[in-house]
Amino acid sequence: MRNRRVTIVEIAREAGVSAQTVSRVVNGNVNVAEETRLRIQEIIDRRGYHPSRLARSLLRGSSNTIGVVSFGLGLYGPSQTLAGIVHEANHQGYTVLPQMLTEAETRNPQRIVGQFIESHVDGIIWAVPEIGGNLDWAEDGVSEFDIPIVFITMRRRPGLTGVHVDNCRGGRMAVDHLVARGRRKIGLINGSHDWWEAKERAQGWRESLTNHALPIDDNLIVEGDWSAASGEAAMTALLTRHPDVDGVFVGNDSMALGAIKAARALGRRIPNDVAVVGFDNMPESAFFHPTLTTIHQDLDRVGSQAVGALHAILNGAVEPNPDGDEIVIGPRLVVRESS
Amino acid sequence: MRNRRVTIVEIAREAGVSAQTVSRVVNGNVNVAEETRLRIQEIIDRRGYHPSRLARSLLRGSSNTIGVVSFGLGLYGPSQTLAGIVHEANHQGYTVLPQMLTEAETRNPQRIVGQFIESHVDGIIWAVPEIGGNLDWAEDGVSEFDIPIVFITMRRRPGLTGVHVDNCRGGRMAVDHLVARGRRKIGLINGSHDWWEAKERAQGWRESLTNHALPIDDNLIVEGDWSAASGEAAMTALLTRHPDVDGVFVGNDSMALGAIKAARALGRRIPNDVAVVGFDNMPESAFFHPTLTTIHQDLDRVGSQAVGALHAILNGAVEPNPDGDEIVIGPRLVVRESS
DNA sequence: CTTTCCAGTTCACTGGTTACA
DNA sequence: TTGTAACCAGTGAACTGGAAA
Repeated sequence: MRNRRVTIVEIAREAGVSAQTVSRVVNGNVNVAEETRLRIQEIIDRRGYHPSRLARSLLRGSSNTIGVVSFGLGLYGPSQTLAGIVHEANHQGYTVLPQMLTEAETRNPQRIVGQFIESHVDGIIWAVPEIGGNLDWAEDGVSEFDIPIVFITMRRRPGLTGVHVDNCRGGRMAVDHLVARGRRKIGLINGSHDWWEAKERAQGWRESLTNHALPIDDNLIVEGDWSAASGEAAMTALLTRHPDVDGVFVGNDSMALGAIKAARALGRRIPNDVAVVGFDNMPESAFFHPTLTTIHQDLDRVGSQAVGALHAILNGAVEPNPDGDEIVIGPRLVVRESS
Repeated sequence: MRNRRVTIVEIAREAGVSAQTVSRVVNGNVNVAEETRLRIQEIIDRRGYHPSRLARSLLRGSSNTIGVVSFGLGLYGPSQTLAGIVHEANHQGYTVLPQMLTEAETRNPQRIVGQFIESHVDGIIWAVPEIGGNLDWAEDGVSEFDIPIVFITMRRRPGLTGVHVDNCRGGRMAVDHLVARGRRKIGLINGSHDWWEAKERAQGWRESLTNHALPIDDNLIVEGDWSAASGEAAMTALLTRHPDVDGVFVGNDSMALGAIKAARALGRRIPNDVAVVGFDNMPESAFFHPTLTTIHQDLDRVGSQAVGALHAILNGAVEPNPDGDEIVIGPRLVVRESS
């Protein structure tokens, strides 16, 4: 059924020149007579010749390919980050090779990196958020892989390059805002506590309360799993245990949606009785009822910065920082009706 | 900085055998003495040898790689579909090579297919929804590419393989349900009319009204662009022009969210005054206020079926149907408060 | 007369696998 | 059971013969 692919030798034969000359035409090398170039180019176009990346990469030792490891593409954050990576990588002339993890725990990164090495990727973007100990292997074991890796959403580690949003600052901004709105008893509905992002947002909650000389009560923290359903359950639990809570910072917009539903079910008006601030600024959040105040994180930019950082490393443009290179994207408060 | 990769020859040299013997061990060929196999395997593990996919693919003529063209990854649908594809492809042992289009119009598919051919992909999944004439090139020009392509969300075309949700039936189900709820003047807030999916859903709206002997008034159709903002604007326009509308089928959940907001702003109670049915069943829709009745589409399955179809073609397991092969995924009505 | 440039060729090599010995 | 040689689709380096500087 399928024809064999057109090769450089066939083109060369038809043009009556050597393969090397065709190669020069393809690569825009100058040492080809104009007349010859035109003749060969015509044949290339007519025959639909496409040089083989495989052969070229094999010889050159670099493939212009980036491996990307993802997890949780059902969630808004990870899928947007992947989109940002693919977009920027294509833009920079890289081909992306995505791998999906079905569980966060990474028993043997060796296997995954090994697959990428088989595919001759030039570098890797590890877009699996730090959860529990799932990045402990990176602690000291990355140099063994002998291939540059950029991590997305990992706490700073010596010698490693990471890109992430400043979750702690985002948390502070959210709670600062609630305090500015006159709230004094501010709860936290957080994503799974295993997630580093969740911990950082909780830290922001703490710091803001401290800065405003408000008491910190860990009983005001309820844990969800980032889903709207868990947000609903968490808000129910929180308001049942602490009926006088007047403000809540929720770890993402989906949970905030569920939380608002629960608050309403318990007869609370938002924002009058309870003010709510989310995190993500997903496009829908501007249309929730009430519209959701939230912390915007630019995930497209996280993705493109990760590609940029990898690109810089691959081109040898940067001296790796022994402390670990860190690109931090600033969050932004978007005020709407829910506060 | 980076070492050269470990090659089969190095392993062979260290083991004192020929490269061929190492190759046999790697590929599980039987004709190797057990003792030799163990010795070589030990060296492979210790040195961290990974056979080169490039070299192997070059020789074998197939790469176990699938090219995927995507568009609109910012939307819920396309990003979930891509996730489904990557997941299933990895599962089946394929590597995915994603390409993102920044505009729906495909001026020269030749360029995109050409890039994939350079990368030696075995097949292509064209996951760009049919919009305007952006798939007209497929009409007769696919065989020229001499590579199997599976299309996601394209109307049936002779000789081509496609996977899509039955949008027309979904539309019928939505409107049937509204009628069953006693609604008689049912509007349609649709996605961009250019989109084939939108046309099909509109067709479902028409068929259902016809089946129930209700009048069809094209003035009850308002077009949006799938965003919540456009849904809000559309509902405002619809209720202003036709204050007696008592049910609305909305082309996706995001627009439905905006539409509900607009209806509320105009003093309508939902579902009492206006019942609303969406399309997608995104996870958040179960937590909208009110919770949203919607048509569920299993996009994971669309992705995995596309991979499966391509896999079947690549293995020569299927005779292509001259009428075009069509895999249709059935939608499902999910009833909630908004109706 | 030597040197440089030009247009193009030849050869070896990338990392494996298949066929055959 | 193992080795040898050819091959996949390209590219870098060295080289050729003649013209121009």
